[in-house]
Parts: sequence; structure tokens; C-alpha cells
Amino acid sequence: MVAGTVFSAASNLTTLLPNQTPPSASQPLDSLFHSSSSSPFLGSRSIVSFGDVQGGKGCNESFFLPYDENGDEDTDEYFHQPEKKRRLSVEQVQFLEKSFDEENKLEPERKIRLAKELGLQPRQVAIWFQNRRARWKTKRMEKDYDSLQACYNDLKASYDDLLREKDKLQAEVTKLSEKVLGREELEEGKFYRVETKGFEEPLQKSMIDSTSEGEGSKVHISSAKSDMFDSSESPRYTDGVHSALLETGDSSYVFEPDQSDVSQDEGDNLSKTLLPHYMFPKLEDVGYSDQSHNSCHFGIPEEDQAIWSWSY
DNA sequence: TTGTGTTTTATTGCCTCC
DNA sequence: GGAGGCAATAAAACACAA
Repeated sequence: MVAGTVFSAASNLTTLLPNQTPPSASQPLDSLFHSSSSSPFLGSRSIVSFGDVQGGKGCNESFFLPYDENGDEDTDEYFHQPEKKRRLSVEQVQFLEKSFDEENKLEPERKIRLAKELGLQPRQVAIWFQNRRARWKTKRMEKDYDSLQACYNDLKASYDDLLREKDKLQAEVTKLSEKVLGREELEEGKFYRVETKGFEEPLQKSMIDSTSEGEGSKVHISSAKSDMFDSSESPRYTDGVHSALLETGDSSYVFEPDQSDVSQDEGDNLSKTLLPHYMFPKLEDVGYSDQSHNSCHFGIPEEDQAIWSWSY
């Protein structure tokens, strides 16, 4: 390859006109792109032309001076230059970039044409496209990575929020369950038959008997043998009180919720869903005889009533 | 000026396709 | 088997801080 390149340089040397000047940096790209068959890039520095051998940052000045100024001595020096990489000129790169934007693959005819127009070896054009495709791929992967990262961050944030919410709700369930269990003494197996309006949702269909004639949305828990009691997710009622309840002949325990009290919080919503309605004692048994009362305090101390009050 | 990191050009080896 | 593509890599050119 080295010998080939040197030979190419030498060949090019003979074809270049000594006074040929590179295209001006201010020359519009389109005019370059639509130039005629005579290349505007011939004579600009490149590894093939050995232009600008002396280096310089972005210098487009042709290394090739008129022979009568350089003389044979310098010309001889060209052929003995060790092969060095030459950066393409700004114009050449712009031209190639534009071509790449149109199509990033290079057919043989196009390669030849580009090489001719740019005064480069077809191989150089091919290499440039190859490297350019590699850069393009890297950039695209970086973009993909960024978008995936953003996506992941969003999902992670949502997940963390859900986890926090879950912990909060679980703590609420625990708190409420403890309060309920703390009042088992008051119940002593006597439970108030409560009605419910709009409680159908928390109960599974299999648990509910249709009892709606003339009773609005009153719901009866038809059987203790429901999924609710088997579920490991549900509160466990293996103690004497609840076992007694489950074994009682009258298995229809209906709870009547408050319809006006608005002192609930989000934990209350949970309790509506998770706490079994049959657990509430009769109001008479806990010193509460006014069944027309709308609030669901059920003898719970004043300070706890907020938790037990809700409305629909 | 020099050391160092980055970019660009080019090579090599492997693979696929025709 | 040759041409072309790609990944990995080398090496020169370039940018820039100290």
C-alpha cells in the first residue's frame, strides 16, 4: 500500500497543474457539488496529491509551487517523502458529507465519480465512507442509549413512587387492623347487622347474594367460605370471635356506612376495601343505640373515630 | 514548548454475498 | 474466489491546557 500510495502521488503529480489552486473556503458548497467534470479539488492537499506536505492547521494552500520556483531538487524530494496521512480539505470533507447525507452507501460508479471530482483515490473515498458510517453508527448508539436511559429513569421514578405508596398503604392497613383487633372484647360475638350502600365493589361476586328487593343496594355476605377468608392477602380471622362469627347461623352481616361524614382520608378508602364488614359490633352493644345515625363510629373512642368515619 | 487527549485517515483480518 | 462491509486498531494530525 505504501508503494502504491507513493506511486499514486507521483502519478498525480504529473497530472496536476503547478498553478492549480484549491477552491476557496468561501466557495458555496453547491457550486462545488454541481461542478463540471473538471475537479475543483485537484491540487488541494490530500494524501494522494501530497499537497500541503508541510502541515499547518487547516491550511489549504497548495504545496505545489511552479516548477521554476521549486526546481528539480524539491520535486525529487516529493518522491522520497515518507508516507504521511493527509487530512482532507474542508471542501473535500463538505463535499463528502453532502454525498453521505444523500446516501451513506457507496456504489462503485458513485465512488469513481466522487474520487474524480475530489481528486482522490477511489479507495480513499471508500475509506472515508466506511469511517463515516462507523462514526454515524456510534452517534446513533449514543442517542439510543440516551433515550433508553431517560426511559429507564422515568420508569424507575414511577416504580419508586408506587413502592412508597404501597408501603404507606400497608402501614395504614396494619394500623387499622390493630385497631380492629383491639376492640374484640367489645364484640363478644355480637355483631351488628349493618347495611351497605355502594359496597358491592370490594366484595367478590361469588360472596354476594342478590338481596336487593326493596333494600336498595343492601348486600349480604352469603357465606364464610369465600375466597376472602382463604386469601393470604386478606386479614386472618382465626381467633375465637371471628371463628364464632363464621360459624353462626346468620351469616348475613351487613354494614351501613356513613353517607354524610366526610372526615375520611385515603386510609379510609383502603379500609372500605380490605376490612370485612361483618366485623363491626352492634351499636347497642357498644352503647350506641341510634341506628339512624349516619356516622360509622361503632363505639370507637373519639380520637379514633376519624379513621372509622367515612361516607359514600 | 510539550504532554496528553481527541479526531481523522488508513490498515488488517474476518465475514458475507454473488 | 473476488469485492465489499465492518470491527478493531494503528498512527498521523490536531486541539488545548499547563
